[in-house]
Amino acid sequence: RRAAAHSGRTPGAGRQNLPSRLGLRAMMDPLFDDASSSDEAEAQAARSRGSKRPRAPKPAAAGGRGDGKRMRPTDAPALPASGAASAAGSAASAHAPPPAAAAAAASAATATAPSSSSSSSSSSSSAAAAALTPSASVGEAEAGAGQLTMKGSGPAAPAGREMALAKSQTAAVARVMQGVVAMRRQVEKELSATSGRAPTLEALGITNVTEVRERDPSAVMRAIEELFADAADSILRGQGLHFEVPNRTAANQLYVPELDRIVLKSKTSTRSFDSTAQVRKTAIMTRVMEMLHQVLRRNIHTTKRDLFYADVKLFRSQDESDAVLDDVACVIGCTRTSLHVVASEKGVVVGRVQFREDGDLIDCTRMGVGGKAIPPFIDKISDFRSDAEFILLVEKDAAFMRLAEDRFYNKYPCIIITAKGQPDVATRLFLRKCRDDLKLPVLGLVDADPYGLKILSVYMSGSKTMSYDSASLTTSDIKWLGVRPSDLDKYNIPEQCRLPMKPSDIKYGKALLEEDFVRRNPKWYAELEAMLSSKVKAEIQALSSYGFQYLTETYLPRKLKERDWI
DNA sequence: GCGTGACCGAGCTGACTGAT
DNA sequence: ATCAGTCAGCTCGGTCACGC
Repeated sequence: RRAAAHSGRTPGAGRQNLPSRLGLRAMMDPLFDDASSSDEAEAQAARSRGSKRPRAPKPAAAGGRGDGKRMRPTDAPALPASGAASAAGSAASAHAPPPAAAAAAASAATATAPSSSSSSSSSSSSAAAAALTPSASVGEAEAGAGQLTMKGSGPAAPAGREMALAKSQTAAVARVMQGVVAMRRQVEKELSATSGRAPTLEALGITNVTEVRERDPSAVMRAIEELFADAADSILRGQGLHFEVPNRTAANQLYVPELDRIVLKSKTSTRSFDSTAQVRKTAIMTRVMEMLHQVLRRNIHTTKRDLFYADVKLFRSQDESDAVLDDVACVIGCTRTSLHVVASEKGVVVGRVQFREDGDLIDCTRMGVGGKAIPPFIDKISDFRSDAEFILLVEKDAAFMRLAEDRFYNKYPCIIITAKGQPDVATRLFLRKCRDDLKLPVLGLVDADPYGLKILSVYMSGSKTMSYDSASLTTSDIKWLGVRPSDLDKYNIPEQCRLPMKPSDIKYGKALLEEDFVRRNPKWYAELEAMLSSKVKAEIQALSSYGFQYLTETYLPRKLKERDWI
């Protein structure tokens, strides 16, 4: 392991050496145990002491692999897939069959040397053959391989045959992943190229906008104190209590095509205590700021719900305190997280990623079928590590559970994220951080209805309500993998699974057609137009008409193999 | 008359609880 | 076991009263 570490490999080169990374490493260090954890902790401590990490070829630096987030044999704990590989014969986990690790390895090997894939595919396996036959679905090949793996894990299977079958399966998976790997490299290249040089509003000559940034608690407290001092001055001058609040209505939003996100313009309005229409809102704003000051002074965090319950009589409904909270963030010029107020956990992540949450190491391959709840304190998350090739963004929990239970990420190295519907702030921040740190492409799996597209737009371009923080909440260039209206015919979705669009759906879809983020992508526009003309929608679950595992065993592999994303 | 803000309703997702 | 209601996280649009 040390020899590999000192070989002077660039961080990116770790991928080319995946077989050894996921195979040999696994045999030597099958589980992510305390030993490897303490190894890592030691290395971390060394880094924090300022000493050069002994095993790393070079310290994490700008460019290349960013912070060295790619798992390498020398510094990354083995993923369960590889762990299962090492445990062949004993555990022989059905969830993480041995070939999974090699599959990932093969995907990299194939990408590195495409010619090698053709040679490896020559092995005579029904699974491989199925994968090679255009008429056979990838899922069939995978299913076949899966069965063979199960057989192979038994004592009767000859070792040679088992190896051949495993090899053929890895080749099949590698072929599926070929396009994704290419895209991942492209994304990595682009993100590295634009790192630190991304176009800014200033560079574009757009100055009349309201943008917020992370601020430390003392700065936020000072800002609140200044606001109160100004308010007191105003009262003493006889001008009454009032606040200048940025106008967050639709009329004050601006879509910036160069950045592909919505920003808040600089228009403000006066919220005055001597107006009958605004007196409550002004009182609520004052009270909320007082509470925020308390929270910040004690250096604790609170939830939106907690804040509401602190003065139910005044707020009446949580909507009122929630809205004011965003106003206060706007006025102060900080993110909502900087106010130390968070929403309850909503999003979930599972798959091939590890990170530290407030010092604790989280391994998302070991979170069962439910996944790891995305914590609201995104600022406490650090040290992303992954060997995934892409991030799969899923609209619904049902589809997420299917993917998690089938351990989709073991066969096709990926990170699966869902916000269970409309995304909350934490999930959006997590996705952005994950994408930026790991430099991975993001593929969206949403319903074939206008709301699915709208949810994608919130991830990509931001929402109007939170446009003041779109700089940190949006993730550009998400690809729409499915379910798309054109898929309904392509995959022969049965009639009973196609739902007629309601008048409200059609109205919503027509409004979406006018949205900038749809108009700038002709393929998305065409799909939405087709949906509106057919007046038919479908949910991800429609794919279950062919079986509950159709999604993971056929649909997604085929989509990936055919590079069918737009 | 126009713009703005408050309020309501509708949509997406899910979890949980109590009644049937 | 199922269903309805409530709650929680989001989104947006329409209507109406009010102020300029």
